[in-house]
Parts: sequence; structure tokens; C-alpha cells
Amino acid sequence: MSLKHALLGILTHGPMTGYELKQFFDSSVQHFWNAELSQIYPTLKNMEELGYVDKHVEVQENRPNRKVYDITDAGRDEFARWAREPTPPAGLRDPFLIKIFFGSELPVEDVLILLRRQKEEQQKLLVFSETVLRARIDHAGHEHKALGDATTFWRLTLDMAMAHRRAYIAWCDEAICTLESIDADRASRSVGDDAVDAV
Amino acid sequence: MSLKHALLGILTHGPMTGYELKQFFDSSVQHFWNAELSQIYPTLKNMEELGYVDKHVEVQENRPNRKVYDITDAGRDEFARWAREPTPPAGLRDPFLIKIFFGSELPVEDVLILLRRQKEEQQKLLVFSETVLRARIDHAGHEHKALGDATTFWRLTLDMAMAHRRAYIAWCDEAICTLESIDADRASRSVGDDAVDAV
DNA sequence: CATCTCATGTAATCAGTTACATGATTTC
DNA sequence: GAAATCATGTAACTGATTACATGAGATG
Repeated sequence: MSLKHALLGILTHGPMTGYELKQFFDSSVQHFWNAELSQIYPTLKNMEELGYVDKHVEVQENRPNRKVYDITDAGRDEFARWAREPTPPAGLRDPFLIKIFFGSELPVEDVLILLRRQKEEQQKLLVFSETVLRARIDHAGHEHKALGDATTFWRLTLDMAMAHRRAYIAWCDEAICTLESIDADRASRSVGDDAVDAV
Repeated sequence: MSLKHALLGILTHGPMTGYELKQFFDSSVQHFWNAELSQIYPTLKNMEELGYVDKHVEVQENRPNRKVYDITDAGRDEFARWAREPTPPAGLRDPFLIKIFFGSELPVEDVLILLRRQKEEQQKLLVFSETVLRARIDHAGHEHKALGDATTFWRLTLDMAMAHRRAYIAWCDEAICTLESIDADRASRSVGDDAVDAV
């Protein structure tokens, strides 16, 4: 489970509650990972049982007590062990490619619609990365000078996310081109009807 | 569940058993999807209940009977509906990027090791795609001329997989460069000791 | 004699999403 | 008055992996 290790990684920056961890997720690793509170809470409980974190409760009125988690030495060890461990490349697992794979079952025009829409969505994500996410990292770098050297790595992960989106967009363009020329071929052939029986 | 629709897609080429579907997976969409038999069998059962496939049993001796599945009109409709439906871009969900994100918690040299290994793995996958998978598609195109137009789409998905691997490798190179220069900075600074307190 | 292919599955577990439940405080 | 923020969780379900179970026949 990578979530456990991602949480340990965040907790090396300082103690946090589950709620705050979720906020950190949403504002920093959003472009390549995500976790819901309903997954974070039980995971923290499990990590406590494993001795990776300590919990101390801040009593509050009118709302649930804050449970602040702090990483232990065992947690630090486990994080370091995991981080150094080789990582098999992640698979693509992209449902969109399944659709394209079976593209011959659909009218070419429908596949083109899929590709054009996908390209747009990817472009939106790219723009978001290039503006909002990039700004967020720059901002964090200025705010907390202590993190100055961490932001180098944050920037690297953002670069990968952007490279992926750019590659996807370029591929969509190529695919659209390929299919448009096939479509044009068909159209011209049916205009020339069965007069020309081209190769 | 995309598996259901992937299976429907394959079954448009003709009736098959669960075992054969698994083989098709392993030899064709392997680079962006995967499924175990233990997931395929229950899924086929479910698809039969939904009326997307028909089953007919070929009795065999000395081994389990073959259960051959054939797509129904309802199955074809469902596949077409799903295929035309918009597809939100798949997330990256890459555990390797979590490690890089927390790179400041490790010695730079260790992060470099991670990156170099990841690059190698990605290169292996790229070479495999460029040779074995590409050849497999070419071969299928020559064998069954009827599939000739399907292979265009198979090639497109392979192009995306290769584009992804290439982008990953290029990013690894950049990241290695960035970190090596940081490392060099540190080394030269500690050689010059506290004599120079560079910016 | 070992391993691979054919051919089916079940059970347990892990990882992740969605829905449900509570409820005060602050902001628009 | 509605919605967002703070703060916790549980339960149900979906999707996917790993382990277990069976067993003949072919290939090396």
C-alpha cells in the first residue's frame, strides 16, 4: 500500500491530523495521487497499530477531538526502507485506450469525437498544471524557506505530470491525423464508387 | 468496470472461452491493460446474467468443459453505448513519483539510484514495445486480412504506450541531470568548506 | 521427472470509491 | 438561509491480486 508510505512521507514534515493530511494531498500530490478521508482514517489507525506513528488527542468542544499523528523512529525507518526499494514501472491502465483499441467497431467519425474530447480534457489538465500547480510550488518555496530544497523534488514530479499530458496531447493529434486521412480515403473512394478498385 | 467492456470488445471478433480471453489480453492489450483468470471468470458469469453474452458448453473428457461465450445484441448495444461515452482522463497514480516527491528525505545519491533504475526499467518496456509488440501487430495484420483495419487502432494504442515510455525516460534523464548538478554544487561547496558562502 | 498447456473455478485479502452519519462555526 | 470549513468516522460496494484447488496430456 503506497498510501501508508505517502502519509509517512508527509508526516516527516511535522505532526498532522487526518483532515490536514487530506488537505495536503489535495494541494500537493493531486496530480499523481489521491486519497479520500474514508481511506486515510483507517490507514492511520493501522499505522498506529504498526508503531509507525504516535497519536495524541487534542480535546475540543462542539466538534470531534483532533487526533494529531506524529511519525516515530520505526515509521522513519519503514519510510526509508520503502523509499530505497526498487519500484516496478506503473502500468498505463487507461480505459480510453481500450476504446481506441476497439475503434474499428465504431464509425471513424465517432472515434474522432472521442479523441478530440480526450485531447481537450488533457489540455485542461496541462494548463492547470502549468499555472495553478506550478504557482503553488513557487509559493510554498517562498513561504517556508526551510522547505526550499524539498520544492526541487515537488517540481520534478510536476514536470513528469506535464510531460505525460503533453505526450498524450501530441498522440491525440497524431491519431486524429491518421484517422482523418483514412476517412478522407474512404470518402474519395465512395465518390469514385466501384470504378476504381484501388489497393 | 472497464473489464466487462474490454471483454465485450474482444468477443465482437468471435466467440471465446475465458481461458482464450485471457490469452488475448496477454498478447494484445498487455501494454495498457491486464486481467487475471480469477477476475475474468466471475465477470463472464455476471455478463451472462446481464444478458450481454450467451454461453454454450462443449463437453470434454479428462478436463473441465469449455464454456464458450458469444456476444448478444444487448452486449453489442452496451459496448457501443460505453464506447461513445466520454472518458475522463486517467490519473497517473504512480508510486514512483511519491518517492521522488519526498526525495529531500533521502541522500541525493539514493534518489539518483532510484531514477537510474527506473529509467532502465522504462527502457526495457520501450524496447519490448518497439520490437515484440510491434511485430505481433504486423503479424496479426498479415495472418488475418479481415482484421486489417483493426490493426490501425492496435498500432495507435501501442504508439501511445511508446510515447509514454519515451516521455518517462526523457524525464528521468532531466531529473538525473538536475540532481547531479545539485550534488556537484554540494561537493564543491564542502571542498571549499565554509570559505565561500555562495548564494 | 519436471514443467507447460489446457480449463475450470473459489476464497481471502487488499485498495479504493461512494454513501451515510453527526454537528457546531463561519462565510457569502 | 445556504454553503463551506472543521473534524471525526462506519458500511457497503467495486475492482483487482494472490493463494488455493484439481487434474489430464504433451513437451522437454
